[in-house]
Amino acid sequence: MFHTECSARRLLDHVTSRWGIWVLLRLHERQPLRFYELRDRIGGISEKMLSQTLRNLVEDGLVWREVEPATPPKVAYGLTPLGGGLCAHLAAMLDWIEDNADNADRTGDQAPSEGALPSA
Amino acid sequence: MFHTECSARRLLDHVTSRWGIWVLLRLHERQPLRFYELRDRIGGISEKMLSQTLRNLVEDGLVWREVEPATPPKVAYGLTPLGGGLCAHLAAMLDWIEDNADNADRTGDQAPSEGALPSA
DNA sequence: CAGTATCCAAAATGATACTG
DNA sequence: CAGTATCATTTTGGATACTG
Repeated sequence: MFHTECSARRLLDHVTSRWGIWVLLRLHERQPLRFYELRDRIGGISEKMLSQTLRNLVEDGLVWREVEPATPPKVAYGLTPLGGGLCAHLAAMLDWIEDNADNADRTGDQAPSEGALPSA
Repeated sequence: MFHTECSARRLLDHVTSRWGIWVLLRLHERQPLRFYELRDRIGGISEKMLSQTLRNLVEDGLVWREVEPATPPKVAYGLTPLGGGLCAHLAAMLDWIEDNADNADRTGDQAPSEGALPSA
Protein backbone atom coordinates (compact mmCIF):
# COMPACT_ATOMS: atom_id res chain seq x y z
CA MET A 1 0.00 0.00 0.00
CA PHE A 2 2.66 2.45 0.99
CA HIS A 3 4.84 1.18 -1.81
CA THR A 4 2.52 2.62 -4.42
CA GLU A 5 2.07 6.13 -5.76
CA CYS A 6 -0.93 6.74 -3.55
CA SER A 7 -1.93 9.79 -1.59
CA ALA A 8 -1.04 8.07 1.65
CA ARG A 9 2.49 7.65 0.46
CA ARG A 10 2.79 11.20 -0.78
CA LEU A 11 1.44 12.51 2.46
CA LEU A 12 3.94 10.50 4.46
CA ASP A 13 6.76 11.73 2.28
CA HIS A 14 5.74 15.32 2.78
CA VAL A 15 5.38 14.95 6.50
CA THR A 16 8.73 13.25 6.86
CA SER A 17 10.41 15.74 4.58
CA ARG A 18 13.06 17.94 6.12
CA TRP A 19 10.64 20.68 7.21
CA GLY A 20 7.15 19.22 6.97
CA ILE A 21 7.04 18.04 10.53
CA TRP A 22 8.13 21.41 11.90
CA VAL A 23 5.67 23.41 9.89
CA LEU A 24 2.87 21.20 11.15
CA LEU A 25 4.04 21.36 14.73
CA ARG A 26 4.35 25.14 14.77
CA LEU A 27 0.85 25.45 13.42
CA HIS A 28 -0.29 22.95 16.00
CA GLU A 29 1.09 25.18 18.73
CA ARG A 30 -0.52 28.27 17.37
CA GLN A 31 -2.61 29.22 14.39
CA PRO A 32 -3.18 30.92 12.13
CA LEU A 33 0.31 32.06 11.28
CA ARG A 34 1.53 34.28 8.48
CA PHE A 35 4.34 33.31 6.16
CA TYR A 36 7.04 35.27 7.92
CA GLU A 37 5.79 34.18 11.33
CA LEU A 38 6.28 30.58 10.32
CA ARG A 39 9.69 31.37 8.93
CA ASP A 40 10.75 33.06 12.15
CA ARG A 41 9.36 30.41 14.46
CA ILE A 42 10.89 27.54 12.59
CA GLY A 43 14.28 29.12 12.29
CA GLY A 44 16.84 28.09 9.73
CA ILE A 45 14.33 27.44 7.00
CA SER A 46 14.74 29.25 3.70
CA GLU A 47 11.81 30.94 2.04
CA LYS A 48 12.05 28.51 -0.79
CA MET A 49 11.71 25.49 1.45
CA LEU A 50 8.94 27.00 3.51
CA SER A 51 7.01 27.86 0.40
CA GLN A 52 7.52 24.44 -1.08
CA THR A 53 6.68 22.61 2.12
CA LEU A 54 3.54 24.64 2.59
CA ARG A 55 2.42 23.99 -0.95
CA ASN A 56 2.79 20.28 -0.44
CA LEU A 57 0.92 20.30 2.83
CA VAL A 58 -1.87 22.37 1.36
CA GLU A 59 -2.16 19.99 -1.58
CA ASP A 60 -2.33 17.10 0.84
CA GLY A 61 -5.18 18.78 2.65
CA LEU A 62 -3.32 19.07 5.94
CA VAL A 63 -2.96 22.84 5.89
CA TRP A 64 -5.26 25.58 4.69
CA ARG A 65 -4.17 28.84 3.13
CA GLU A 66 -6.11 32.04 3.13
CA VAL A 67 -5.25 35.15 1.16
CA GLU A 68 -6.56 38.48 2.23
CA PRO A 69 -6.51 40.64 -0.89
CA ALA A 70 -4.62 43.78 0.08
CA THR A 71 -1.39 45.59 -0.57
CA PRO A 72 0.80 44.32 0.78
CA PRO A 73 -0.80 40.87 0.69
CA LYS A 74 -1.67 39.02 3.86
CA VAL A 75 -1.61 35.26 3.80
CA ALA A 76 -2.50 33.04 6.70
CA TYR A 77 -1.95 29.34 7.26
CA GLY A 78 -3.54 26.89 9.62
CA LEU A 79 -4.33 23.24 10.14
CA THR A 80 -7.29 21.58 8.52
CA PRO A 81 -9.15 18.97 10.59
CA LEU A 82 -7.08 16.38 8.77
CA GLY A 83 -3.89 18.19 9.68
CA GLY A 84 -5.03 18.45 13.25
CA GLY A 85 -5.65 14.73 13.39
CA LEU A 86 -2.21 14.00 12.10
CA CYS A 87 -0.58 16.45 14.46
CA ALA A 88 -2.12 14.66 17.40
CA HIS A 89 -0.17 11.55 16.45
CA LEU A 90 2.90 13.53 15.56
CA ALA A 91 3.01 15.49 18.76
CA ALA A 92 2.45 12.38 20.83
CA MET A 93 5.31 10.65 19.12
CA LEU A 94 7.62 13.61 19.50
CA ASP A 95 6.81 13.84 23.18
CA TRP A 96 7.58 10.19 23.58
CA ILE A 97 10.88 10.60 21.77
CA GLU A 98 11.85 13.51 23.97
CA ASP A 99 11.14 11.45 27.04
CA ASN A 100 12.88 8.30 25.94
CA ALA A 101 15.66 9.23 23.57
CA ASP A 102 18.59 9.53 25.99
CA ASN A 103 17.26 6.56 27.84
CA ALA A 104 19.28 4.24 25.65
CA ASP A 105 21.67 5.43 23.04
CA ARG A 106 24.47 3.26 24.34
CA THR A 107 25.43 0.71 21.71
CA GLY A 108 22.93 -1.81 22.90
CA ASP A 109 24.55 -2.30 26.28
CA GLN A 110 22.69 -4.07 28.98
CA ALA A 111 21.23 -2.09 31.83
CA PRO A 112 23.96 0.21 33.14
CA SER A 113 22.46 -0.34 36.57
CA GLU A 114 23.54 3.12 37.51
CA GLY A 115 23.19 6.63 36.23
CA ALA A 116 19.82 7.77 34.92
CA LEU A 117 17.43 4.99 35.80
CA PRO A 118 13.82 4.40 34.79
CA SER A 119 11.02 3.92 37.28
CA ALA A 120 12.69 0.97 38.94
CA MET B 1 15.13 20.97 22.28
CA PHE B 2 14.77 19.37 18.87
CA HIS B 3 16.83 22.17 17.39
CA THR B 4 19.94 20.96 19.18
CA GLU B 5 22.36 18.16 18.50
CA CYS B 6 20.69 15.89 21.02
CA SER B 7 19.90 12.21 20.86
CA ALA B 8 16.22 12.97 20.44
CA ARG B 9 16.95 14.90 17.32
CA ARG B 10 19.25 12.26 15.90
CA LEU B 11 16.72 9.60 16.60
CA LEU B 12 14.01 11.54 14.82
CA ASP B 13 16.27 12.09 11.84
CA HIS B 14 17.04 8.42 11.59
CA VAL B 15 13.42 7.40 11.87
CA THR B 16 12.30 9.89 9.26
CA SER B 17 15.13 8.98 6.94
CA ARG B 18 14.18 7.39 3.67
CA TRP B 19 14.27 3.82 5.00
CA GLY B 20 14.26 4.04 8.76
CA ILE B 21 10.54 3.86 9.11
CA TRP B 22 10.26 0.78 6.92
CA VAL B 23 12.99 -1.13 8.67
CA LEU B 24 11.28 -0.50 11.98
CA LEU B 25 7.88 -1.45 10.66
CA ARG B 26 9.08 -4.70 9.11
CA LEU B 27 10.69 -5.67 12.37
CA HIS B 28 7.52 -4.70 14.15
CA GLU B 29 5.57 -7.13 11.98
CA ARG B 30 8.01 -9.93 12.56
CA GLN B 31 11.26 -10.49 14.35
CA PRO B 32 13.96 -11.41 14.43
CA LEU B 33 14.91 -10.99 10.80
CA ARG B 34 18.19 -11.61 9.06
CA PHE B 35 19.87 -9.07 6.84
CA TYR B 36 18.67 -10.52 3.56
CA GLU B 37 15.19 -11.10 4.95
CA LEU B 38 14.90 -7.42 5.71
CA ARG B 39 16.24 -6.52 2.30
CA ASP B 40 13.70 -8.76 0.59
CA ARG B 41 10.75 -7.64 2.68
CA ILE B 42 11.45 -3.97 2.25
CA GLY B 43 12.02 -4.16 -1.46
CA GLY B 44 13.92 -1.57 -3.43
CA ILE B 45 16.45 -0.89 -0.71
CA SER B 46 20.11 -1.26 -1.52
CA GLU B 47 22.44 -3.17 0.75
CA LYS B 48 24.31 -0.01 1.48
CA MET B 49 21.23 1.82 2.67
CA LEU B 50 19.96 -1.12 4.68
CA SER B 51 23.30 -1.47 6.38
CA GLN B 52 23.55 2.21 7.10
CA THR B 53 20.00 2.49 8.33
CA LEU B 54 20.41 -0.49 10.61
CA ARG B 55 23.62 0.88 12.05
CA ASN B 56 21.90 4.13 12.89
CA LEU B 57 18.95 2.42 14.50
CA VAL B 58 21.21 0.17 16.52
CA GLU B 59 23.21 3.16 17.71
CA ASP B 60 20.01 4.86 18.72
CA GLY B 61 19.04 1.86 20.77
CA LEU B 62 15.92 1.09 18.76
CA VAL B 63 17.18 -2.10 17.17
CA TRP B 64 19.36 -4.89 18.48
CA ARG B 65 21.83 -6.89 16.46
CA GLU B 66 23.00 -10.36 17.25
CA VAL B 67 25.84 -12.15 15.52
CA GLU B 68 26.05 -15.90 15.60
CA PRO B 69 29.69 -16.73 14.98
CA ALA B 70 29.68 -19.21 12.13
CA THR B 71 30.66 -19.53 8.52
CA PRO B 72 28.80 -18.16 6.82
CA PRO B 73 27.86 -15.58 9.44
CA LYS B 74 24.33 -15.33 10.74
CA VAL B 75 23.15 -11.95 11.93
CA ALA B 76 19.73 -11.25 13.35
CA TYR B 77 17.96 -7.98 14.03
CA GLY B 78 15.03 -7.13 16.20
CA LEU B 79 13.41 -4.33 18.13
CA THR B 80 14.58 -3.29 21.56
CA PRO B 81 11.92 -2.26 24.08
CA LEU B 82 12.64 1.31 23.07
CA GLY B 83 12.15 0.45 19.42
CA GLY B 84 8.94 -1.35 20.24
CA GLY B 85 7.63 1.69 22.03
CA LEU B 86 8.39 3.91 19.10
CA CYS B 87 6.85 1.47 16.65
CA ALA B 88 3.60 1.60 18.54
CA HIS B 89 3.36 5.30 17.78
CA LEU B 90 4.64 4.85 14.28
CA ALA B 91 2.25 2.07 13.39
CA ALA B 92 -0.68 3.97 14.82
CA MET B 93 0.19 7.00 12.77
CA LEU B 94 0.65 5.02 9.61
CA ASP B 95 -2.69 3.33 10.11
CA TRP B 96 -4.31 6.68 10.58
CA ILE B 97 -2.70 8.00 7.41
CA GLU B 98 -3.88 5.01 5.44
CA ASP B 99 -7.41 5.57 6.65
CA ASN B 100 -7.51 9.31 6.13
CA ALA B 101 -5.17 10.16 3.29
CA ASP B 102 -7.55 10.01 0.32
CA ASN B 103 -10.19 11.56 2.48
CA ALA B 104 -8.99 15.02 1.53
CA ASP B 105 -6.29 15.63 -0.97
CA ARG B 106 -8.50 18.05 -2.84
CA THR B 107 -6.99 21.52 -2.71
CA GLY B 108 -8.49 22.36 0.62
CA ASP B 109 -12.12 21.86 -0.33
CA GLN B 110 -14.71 21.67 2.38
CA ALA B 111 -16.10 18.32 3.46
CA PRO B 112 -17.04 16.44 0.32
CA SER B 113 -19.76 14.71 2.32
CA GLU B 114 -19.87 12.01 -0.33
CA GLY B 115 -17.59 9.79 -2.33
CA ALA B 116 -15.34 7.19 -0.75
CA LEU B 117 -16.67 6.70 2.72
CA PRO B 118 -14.95 5.32 5.84
CA SER B 119 -16.10 2.22 7.65
CA ALA B 120 -19.68 2.71 6.50
C1' DC C 1 4.62 40.86 2.48
C1' DA C 2 4.68 36.69 0.13
C1' DG C 3 6.32 34.51 -2.64
C1' DT C 4 8.94 32.62 -7.42
C1' DA C 5 13.07 31.71 -10.41
C1' DT C 6 17.66 30.56 -10.89
C1' DC C 7 21.84 28.72 -9.92
C1' DC C 8 24.98 26.27 -6.86
C1' DA C 9 26.48 23.24 -2.95
C1' DA C 10 25.74 19.47 -0.23
C1' DA C 11 23.79 15.36 1.09
C1' DA C 12 21.32 11.22 0.33
C1' DT C 13 20.86 7.31 -2.46
C1' DG C 14 21.96 3.71 -5.66
C1' DA C 15 24.67 0.24 -8.50
C1' DT C 16 28.43 -2.39 -8.52
C1' DA C 17 32.37 -4.81 -7.12
C1' DC C 18 34.87 -6.65 -3.45
C1' DT C 19 35.98 -9.00 1.32
C1' DG C 20 35.92 -11.96 5.71
C1' DC D 1 25.77 -14.46 4.32
C1' DA D 2 26.60 -9.94 5.69
C1' DG D 3 28.33 -6.56 4.93
C1' DT D 4 32.06 -2.47 3.19
C1' DA D 5 34.26 0.64 -0.38
C1' DT D 6 33.88 3.37 -4.22
C1' DC D 7 31.94 6.11 -7.64
C1' DA D 8 28.08 8.26 -10.22
C1' DT D 9 23.72 10.04 -9.92
C1' DT D 10 19.63 11.98 -8.03
C1' DT D 11 17.53 14.75 -4.72
C1' DT D 12 17.40 18.14 -1.57
C1' DG D 13 18.52 22.35 0.37
C1' DG D 14 20.17 27.10 0.49
C1' DA D 15 21.56 31.99 -1.06
C1' DT D 16 20.26 35.45 -3.77
C1' DA D 17 17.77 38.33 -6.76
C1' DC D 18 13.51 39.50 -8.63
C1' DT D 19 8.16 40.29 -8.98
C1' DG D 20 3.14 41.45 -7.89
